[in-house]
Amino acid sequence: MVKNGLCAEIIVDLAVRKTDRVFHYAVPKKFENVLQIGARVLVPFRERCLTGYVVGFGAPESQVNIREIAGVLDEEPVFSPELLELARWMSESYLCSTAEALQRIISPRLQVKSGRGVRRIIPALDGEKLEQAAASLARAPRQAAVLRAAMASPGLTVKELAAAAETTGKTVELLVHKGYLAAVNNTSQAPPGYGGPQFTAGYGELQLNADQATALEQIEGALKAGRFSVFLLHGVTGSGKTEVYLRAIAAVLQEGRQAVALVPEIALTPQMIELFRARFGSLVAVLHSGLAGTARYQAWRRVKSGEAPVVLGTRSAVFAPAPRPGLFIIDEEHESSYKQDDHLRYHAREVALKRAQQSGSVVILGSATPSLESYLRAGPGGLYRLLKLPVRIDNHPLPPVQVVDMRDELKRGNRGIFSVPLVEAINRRLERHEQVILFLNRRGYANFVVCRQCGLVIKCPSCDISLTYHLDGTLRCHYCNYSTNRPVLCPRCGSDDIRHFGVGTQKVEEEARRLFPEARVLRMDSDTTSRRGAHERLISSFRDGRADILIGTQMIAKGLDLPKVTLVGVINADTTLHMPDFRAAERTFQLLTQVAGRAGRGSLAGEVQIQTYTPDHYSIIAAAAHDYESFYRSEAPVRRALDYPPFSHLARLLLTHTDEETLTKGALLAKEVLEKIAAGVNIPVDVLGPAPAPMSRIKGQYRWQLVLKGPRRNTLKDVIKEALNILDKERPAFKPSVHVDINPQGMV
DNA sequence: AGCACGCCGACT
DNA sequence: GTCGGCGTGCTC
Repeated sequence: MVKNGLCAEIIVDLAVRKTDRVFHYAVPKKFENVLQIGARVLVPFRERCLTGYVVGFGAPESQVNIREIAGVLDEEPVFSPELLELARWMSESYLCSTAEALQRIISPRLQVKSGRGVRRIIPALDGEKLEQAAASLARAPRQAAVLRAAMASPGLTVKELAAAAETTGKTVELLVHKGYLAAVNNTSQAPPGYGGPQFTAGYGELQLNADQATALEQIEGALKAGRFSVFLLHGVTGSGKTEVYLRAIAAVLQEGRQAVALVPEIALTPQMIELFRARFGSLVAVLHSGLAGTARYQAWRRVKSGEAPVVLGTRSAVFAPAPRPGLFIIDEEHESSYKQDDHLRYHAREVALKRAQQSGSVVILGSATPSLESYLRAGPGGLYRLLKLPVRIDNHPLPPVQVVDMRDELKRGNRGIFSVPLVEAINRRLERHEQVILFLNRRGYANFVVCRQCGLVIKCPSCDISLTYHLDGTLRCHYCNYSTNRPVLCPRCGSDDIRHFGVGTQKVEEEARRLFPEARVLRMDSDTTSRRGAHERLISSFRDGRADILIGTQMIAKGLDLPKVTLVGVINADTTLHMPDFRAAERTFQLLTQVAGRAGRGSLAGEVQIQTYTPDHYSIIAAAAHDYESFYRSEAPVRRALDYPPFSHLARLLLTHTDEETLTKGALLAKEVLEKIAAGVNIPVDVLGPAPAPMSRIKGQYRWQLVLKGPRRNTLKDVIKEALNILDKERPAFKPSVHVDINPQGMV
């Protein structure tokens, strides 16, 4: 493997950008025939021993003190050149270290400790270092004994070594963790696959309608051509997008390539998995973060070996090690759960597009309510091709939607949660023994104030973001930190009925029990579903007709197929609409459309009621009319006027520190540096803030944020990169830690 | 990220 | 006199 004494080029496994470069290590004779690009190794680094990733072989440019690789962790590569390139792209795009990106990419492999193969323990340090290590363990006789045993007879398993040193496996693992010992995985024979039916072309296929057939024809054409191309499959709820996916997968298998299909967490139900397995049998591998170590590793191996060319999974499955991918499917592409919102903030849709570009694959983005980003790109002059499925299968009608003006209710003296029309509609369902879903959106922690007479919510004059109410009595914009006192009278209608608002599910449940004493009411929220399996139990009990009314949040909005539900009531559409986020209107439209799709899925006709204080808002009007186009036509100009995505890019810098003053000082310093650099580039970059983050203190850490806005993503990234470098090197006064989120999905 | 090297206060 | 505070600098 290694040619004439070249060094191995190693990236060390640290989550810092300072050390994100290649380090050179000599390859000891004993590893020469084993070491491959894409394997993980153990390397001495300063005074410690770290995991490293082999990314190539070569010689260092200048004279440096070369040390030796201490151990080899993998005898076969765990990442391909393609995935290494992806990691490098991620480190650039999301401002993280290459090692962090690689961790994400191969994480299924790291989860597993033992695998099927034999895990053998060897000393990780060379002679002299080992002596020193042994000496340093003078006060830890058990560890010293293990070390001596490992030196005397390298290559024992954990159990054998523990026995030899008269201790437990725990001590051995501790030394492995410390880096004194290394674990080497020998032979790992492929685990047995799923024993389901084999794939037979055409098995279980459903009849396509004309729109589906047209869409599929185009996709198949692209798959044959084998070039990078992207389709936006815009189909109303229940229009049969899944059947198009399944046919496209069958087509890519014909080409001898693999398919990776991503669904949002909530949609990866046993039914969905069964659907794939019924069609593709043992060719399917299911990958998701909930999978336990060994099962996850087995699925990963089956994908890597090509044994399972169909991958079905959630966000992280986008890194599936398919040897020659040809198709990536992102179902419900607008879903914000595709964006990882902690640590490495990648977006699975973007990663999928990148991988498809690398490998010449076809991408299908499917949604009933496409993100503005994707829809814009599918428009004139865009990169994506738009495919439409405008009707439900079997021509099932979409349910009629009634918008209830809560201001009128108030004028009639009804100050309660339920409007008169909603109460009447519920009573009709109860009489007919049909089921009702009451949907309540209680997401977001920021408080806003609303005038109950005219529905006015006060917004930031420059950002058009709902102002959030702070305990000191001010209203604040958390993009640019504009602040104003909370008005006593409504600036539009002069009413004094301005209050902050928000109802919880418990309150709705109470009220429902009071108004409908005969009805059996179920409540589903994070309180009632925290126990494992509770979610499924609640749903199945509702589906079996053991309750009349189901009250819930987000989780009942998506994917559920409940044929006996003929009424869906949205308690308050405004909570989403007034989220302090530029995507609030888009979220509202998506959510209402999803919720409306829950009614009338069976043979019974359905109905939807939406309660709101702002019935004239285009999001609500468009959702009520099931009209995506009109929503897009209203929302796009608003975004364009204020330079929000998809017509620009945003970046969010979250600064945290335990001391409030140090934090605010740091935030101002960061702004100063950012602005100075921004002034020196040709492409405009706006620096907004600093402002307290929507959750301004978590676990004793104060949180402030800066928002950057500009037309070019790369420019934003470069400005941030440069600013962080300067803050790091030249401004020792800068103390807060910084999290960068490029194109964040929410600001909360 | 760690971990050592390096220059100034309260302790056996 | 020394143990130890954590500021900055480097890691093949």
